[in-house]
Amino acid sequence: MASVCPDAWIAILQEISAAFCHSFLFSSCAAPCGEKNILVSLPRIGNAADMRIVTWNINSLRLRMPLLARLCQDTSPDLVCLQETKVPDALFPLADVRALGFEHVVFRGMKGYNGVAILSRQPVTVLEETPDWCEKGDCRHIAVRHGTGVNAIDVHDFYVPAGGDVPDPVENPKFAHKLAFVEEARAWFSARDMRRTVLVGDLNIAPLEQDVWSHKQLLRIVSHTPAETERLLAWQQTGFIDAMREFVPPDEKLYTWWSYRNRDWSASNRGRRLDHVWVTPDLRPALRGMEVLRAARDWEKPSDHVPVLIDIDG
DNA sequence: ATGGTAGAACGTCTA
Repeated sequence: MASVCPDAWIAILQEISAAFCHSFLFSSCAAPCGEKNILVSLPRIGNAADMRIVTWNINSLRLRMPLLARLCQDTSPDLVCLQETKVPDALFPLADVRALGFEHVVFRGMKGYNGVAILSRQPVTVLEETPDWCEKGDCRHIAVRHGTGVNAIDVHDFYVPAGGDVPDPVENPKFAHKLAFVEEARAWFSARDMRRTVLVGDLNIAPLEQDVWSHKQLLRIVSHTPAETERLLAWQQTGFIDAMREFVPPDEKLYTWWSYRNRDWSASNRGRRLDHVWVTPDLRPALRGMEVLRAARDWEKPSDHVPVLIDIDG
């Protein structure tokens, strides 16, 4: 068993035992750090956004089908990118998904773990040239082209490996896999000439200091180590901008995930921004709005991730 | 050295 430094364990314990230290919590992070709740119905943000994309690590599509229905009713997305569907292709609930208004559905799943899917109202074509990342046969990436001609938008949906608990690639093969995956993705995207491209998903890395509840205490926690954040930013810099941070400045807290192992996720608010929306710079002027659907963390039987929504003008 | 919760699937892995 590998050893983890005491600071790291303290951070983990604080993340999960909020009930015992309320006074500290409220002094360190009294309000929900500026994050807004989305309550019921969400109008299109700004003017005439032509494309609304929602990305969500749903943590079992079949279990949370009712929550997906609610999400789609509340936000009317054009495109939904899911991760951790945890359903083999043969068991994919295609009819249920189509009943939500998504006639065009692509998915890549396997038994038990992983799995990605893209749901669309309009026709999409699968971008078939995507690699078998780390040659593992995992179902962690699917990409489509939405629309045609000059208005087409390519959308990549990623589920990056979580990486286990020990932030050492020698002792922990899962961490080594995570680093290799991100490096491979960086290399692949750096060789592409990208236009009108959106990349979303659970990237399982919180790259900025304000993407975690305590930068200092999470520096040695998997998801926020320099080895990960440096590689993630190198991947991003192959041709993307961080679209969520176009709307929320980098010095403000922004989270999309709160551990299940926490008595009161909202009061302690020990979150991390593990889910991301990146766009190529040609789409920057088309960005109309972004929301982290924080209220979804309190839905019945919630995922530990909440959906992130982005509005892009034609 | 450790524990907490959740999901797929029914023992144990993964997050």
